[in-house]
Amino acid sequence: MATYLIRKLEHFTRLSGDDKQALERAASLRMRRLGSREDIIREGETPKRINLMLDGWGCRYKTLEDGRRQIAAFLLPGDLCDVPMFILSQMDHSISSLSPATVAEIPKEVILDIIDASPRLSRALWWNALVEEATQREWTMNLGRRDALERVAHLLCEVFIRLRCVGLTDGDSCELPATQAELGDATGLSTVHVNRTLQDLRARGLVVLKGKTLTIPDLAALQDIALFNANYLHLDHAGHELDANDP
Amino acid sequence: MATYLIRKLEHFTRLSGDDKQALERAASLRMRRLGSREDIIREGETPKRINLMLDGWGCRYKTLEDGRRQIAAFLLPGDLCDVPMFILSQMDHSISSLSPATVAEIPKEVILDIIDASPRLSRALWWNALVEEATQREWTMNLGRRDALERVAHLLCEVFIRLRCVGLTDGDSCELPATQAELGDATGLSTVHVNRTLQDLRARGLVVLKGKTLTIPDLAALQDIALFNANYLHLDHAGHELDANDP
DNA sequence: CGCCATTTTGAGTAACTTCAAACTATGTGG
DNA sequence: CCACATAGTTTGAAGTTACTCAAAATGGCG
Repeated sequence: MATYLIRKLEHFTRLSGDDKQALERAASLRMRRLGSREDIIREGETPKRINLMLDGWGCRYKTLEDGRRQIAAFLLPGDLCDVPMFILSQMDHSISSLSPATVAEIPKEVILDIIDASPRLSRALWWNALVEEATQREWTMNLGRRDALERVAHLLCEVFIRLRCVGLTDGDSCELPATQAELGDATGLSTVHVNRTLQDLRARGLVVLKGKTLTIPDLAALQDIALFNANYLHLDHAGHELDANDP
Repeated sequence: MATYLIRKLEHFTRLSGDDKQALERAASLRMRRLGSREDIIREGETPKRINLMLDGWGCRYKTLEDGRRQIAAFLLPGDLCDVPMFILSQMDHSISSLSPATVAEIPKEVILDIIDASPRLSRALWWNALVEEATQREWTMNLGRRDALERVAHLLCEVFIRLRCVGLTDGDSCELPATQAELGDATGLSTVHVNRTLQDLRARGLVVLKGKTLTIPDLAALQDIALFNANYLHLDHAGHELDANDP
């Protein structure tokens, strides 16, 4: 159940059997199946539990009064949706699914227990939160200083690499359930321009899109034109001094 | 010394005398004076201490190989520069001053002690980190879906309100040491366009700029055209159940 | 097969950028 | 206290990028 989360956290530090079991247990208490494009929680609401994406894609988004929408993050399997929120009283953004999805609802106390019981897991979860923050900064860079081609390419690189980290790629392919309109909401571009940009990427042989499958024949080349530097994902096993030693 | 940080944290919860003293002590161990536009720490480096802005402005920024620069956050008095970094091994962005500034360098262990000693401070610091994250999301919205006029207006609203929270406004005025080029790097606009946008805001009577002083005669009106909603700053005293009761 | 969502195309337009030069503060040394 | 240097702001004109609107094509699915 919590496989993807565990795989992700293990990019920071090796977890013990106990650590993993604690996560598995937390993730299996209560599950919710969602259809495509269903809100998980809305701006202004008070979150009661922490949602973990088990399966499928989601996103954080905000809208302006006149309907303009910005997606601030993609939530992939293994991602926690609202860690922060047990300190803040109100959501300042909404979260919804982008595909059929399964979410584990983890009660606050369970998370707090885990944090108390294992310093290693506590730091791993903290690492996770910091990487999310760094990702948000990178999106700021993406929107502020990259042009359309670089921007879309960058997003595709990020998604592919994050999925690869949790074992959800198949060679040079992965799923991409988001529509072009949604890619536009994430990159600050219009649907039409996303379409033209993707055509450009395809014409250059950097990207293949077939149905909901994305193929990146030459990731290095795509990273090049995106000016993509993976350092912000902090996949360097920085918590190795905490590594569990058991088998 | 730590006055601004204390004022800011008190928007989350009331602190006890001990809490405040602990912060004061931490902030007075070691101070560094910086000139204008000096780097505090650079991408790729490993931070050893946590920097607290005591005085003056700073910013987080990233640059692309070809020199394009994006400012991801403004650091105002009372802001902590690199909390996260005692888990991550490398900085994924740089931090520099935008004006002459004073920074307190707080050793890691001092922060960890504070966190251990006071659950209230611990949660207050967490709140602070979450607000920064929310602010980063709002900047994503700003860059992705607001036009130049809204974007600049939004930035000015945010800066003014954050400064007001720490007591650094004087009526409807505050300092604004950033140049138009820097405002451009923060809003993803060219210097020239920032200039024209500011002229527009001035012509509408929404903004007065004199030297390094910003005056906002009618904040509500500026918020209106910026589509500014302060909810993301979470100034609602959400940690009131933790309030200290001493005088 | 037919419906609805999504992608694609074209044409015209608006927003913002670039470049280059002029102007205006601010601060420094004589 | 003035003269000069420099950083920052402002202006104009031309060029680009991305947007809007509207319609046509495609694709997935019951």
